[in-house]
Amino acid sequence: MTIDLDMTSSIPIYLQIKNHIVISIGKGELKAGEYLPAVRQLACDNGVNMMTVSKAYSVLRSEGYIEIDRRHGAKISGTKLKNEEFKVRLSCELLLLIASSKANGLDKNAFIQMCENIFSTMNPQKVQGIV
Amino acid sequence: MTIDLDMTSSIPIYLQIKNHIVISIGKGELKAGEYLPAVRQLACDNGVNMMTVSKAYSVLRSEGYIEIDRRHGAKISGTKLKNEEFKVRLSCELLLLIASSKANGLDKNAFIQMCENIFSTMNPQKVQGIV
DNA sequence: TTATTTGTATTATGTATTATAATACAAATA
DNA sequence: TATTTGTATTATAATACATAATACAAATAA
Repeated sequence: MTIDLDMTSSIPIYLQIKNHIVISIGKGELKAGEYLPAVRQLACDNGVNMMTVSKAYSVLRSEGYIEIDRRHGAKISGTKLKNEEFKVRLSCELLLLIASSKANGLDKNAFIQMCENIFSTMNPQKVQGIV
Repeated sequence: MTIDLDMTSSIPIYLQIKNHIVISIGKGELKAGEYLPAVRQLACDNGVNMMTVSKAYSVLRSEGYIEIDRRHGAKISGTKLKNEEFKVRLSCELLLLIASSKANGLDKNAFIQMCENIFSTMNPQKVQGIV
């Protein structure tokens, strides 16, 4: 698995790795029960230190996206929590995004349209034709 | 102006200040043409260093939220750019939020509902009764 | 013309975060 | 027993953040 890491970004590398994995889960490219590459492998593939990858896995585990399977490695979680803590954090982040959108002249319809466009790229029914 | 700064947050203080101001603009609490407090004043009011506040103002200016008026200080921008750069960044942030929402079991309708709820708290028609 | 107010620059210090490096540990399978 | 996996530990280095102090420069007010 290679991740398009931006070494000049203000986002730390371990968070870029975490975000990439979360986006892959959201898109369905990584499914419940699937294993992630070993931290040594992902580190080697992407030219970063294994401790950096390990830190990404640690955050993913603490937030419930992955489970650590001793000997086999990190596995995508099946259980979806809908936990209240996540919704609180989501709410805060959405508040800031929506406020900055309004300040930048985007109205509600434009914002909602952007969201719907993104959801549609994550539609699990990607096969052409019959669902 | 006092800002509820969280000194233990992983979000740097200067970004918390910036975010607070962006949210106030989005909510209509700060309007185009209005002046922000002087950096010395805001620093003093909030128990932080003026260079920290200055850094927040610098980011706000570079992103187009405020203009620096020599002698009078920082003023909320009137011109809304709808700039393409902002939409690109918004898109990236929404992608991550939507992906993590899906991974956490929130469906599109729940997500859109959260957005609409937040927009409704920013409805400029806040006066009771007739709009 | 001087005083004042404003944001910004500069230099410096200290702390925290991030990333790396190397080595080793412990669990669990092959 | 060997191997694979994530994690722990110690250490180093670079960067980011926040503060502190002083001063500058622009632009108004007096």
